Amino acid sequence: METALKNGQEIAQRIDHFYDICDRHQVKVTRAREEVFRAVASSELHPDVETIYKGVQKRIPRVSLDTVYRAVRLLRDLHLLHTVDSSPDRIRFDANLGPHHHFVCIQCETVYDFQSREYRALRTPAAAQMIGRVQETRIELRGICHHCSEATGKATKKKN
Amino acid sequence: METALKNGQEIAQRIDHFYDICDRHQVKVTRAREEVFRAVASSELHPDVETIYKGVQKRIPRVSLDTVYRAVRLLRDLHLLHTVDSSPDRIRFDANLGPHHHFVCIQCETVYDFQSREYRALRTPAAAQMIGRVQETRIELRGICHHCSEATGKATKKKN
DNA sequence: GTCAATGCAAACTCTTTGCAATCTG
DNA sequence: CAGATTGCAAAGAGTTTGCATTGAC
Repeated sequence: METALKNGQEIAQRIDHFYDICDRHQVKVTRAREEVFRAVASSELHPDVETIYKGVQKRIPRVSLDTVYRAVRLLRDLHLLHTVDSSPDRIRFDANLGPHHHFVCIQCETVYDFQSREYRALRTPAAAQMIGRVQETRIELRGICHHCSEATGKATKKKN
Repeated sequence: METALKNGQEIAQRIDHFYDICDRHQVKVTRAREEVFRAVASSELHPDVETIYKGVQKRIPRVSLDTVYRAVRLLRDLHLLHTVDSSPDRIRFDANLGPHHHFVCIQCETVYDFQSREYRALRTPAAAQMIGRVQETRIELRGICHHCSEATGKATKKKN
């Protein structure tokens, strides 16, 4: 939980999947797209476009911000990335496609993933079934992460 | 469930609370602020700023969009309104301060409120407690509302 | 009457788009 | 090589801010 990076094996799997889906949809695999995907897939912290851009820049100095925007939109349309709607000001991305939930720190705005069998087992309430057909259940917990409560007072404001 | 308007008694209660909080915080009650609050409090459909603006305009023709922006921000800071983070493009508001959950129609983008004892009774999973101290649990169901599935194909795209 | 709220316009941020040069398959 | 992708710059949407005028208490 201390590292912000996923382990290599999981990343490799995700990149394989990326190649696979691009092939299947006849979408060209370019350096920029691969690096954008890698940037999101190797972070646990749900980066926003600006953060992805900075990460990709280290490996492709000449990339432009537009390319990052175009890439994330494409990857989202290919269902290779999800968007996280917890901060209205900027869009954040998630390469974790399996079932999971989010803990959002309302102080540093970091979004943490976690899993819960209990949450996964939840059935749709009757009141909701009266409104429509449910396709997805999103659960988001909001609070203060241990990082922030330990570093009380200090200006902790991560952006990834 | 067919009407988009709350009943008068509930609205009156909410407006009373609005006066109360404004008094307590020494915030001036102006016509514009009251009408902005009333517009949100009397809608069940979580309006965005543009929609609130149009509603307020019917009662105060000379109101400006900025005033609406300023009012909703103030009302949010006073905890008289909540923001709904389900559409990254525009901010939507909610005057329902009690515990409830959201059903978001992914087609018409309407946000419906519903209640669930089962959801309310959920305990915080251990995996989440390891991340931080939870203050709020948000549950959002996504799917297609009956309105949209009945009117299949038709271009249904409400904005409130 | 005083001080804050409003309307207007302009600024700002995030995101998207048009077009010529470049690169992928 | 053909056609899609990229970088650049400029346009767009949503939201915020500065300032003189208006309005609430």
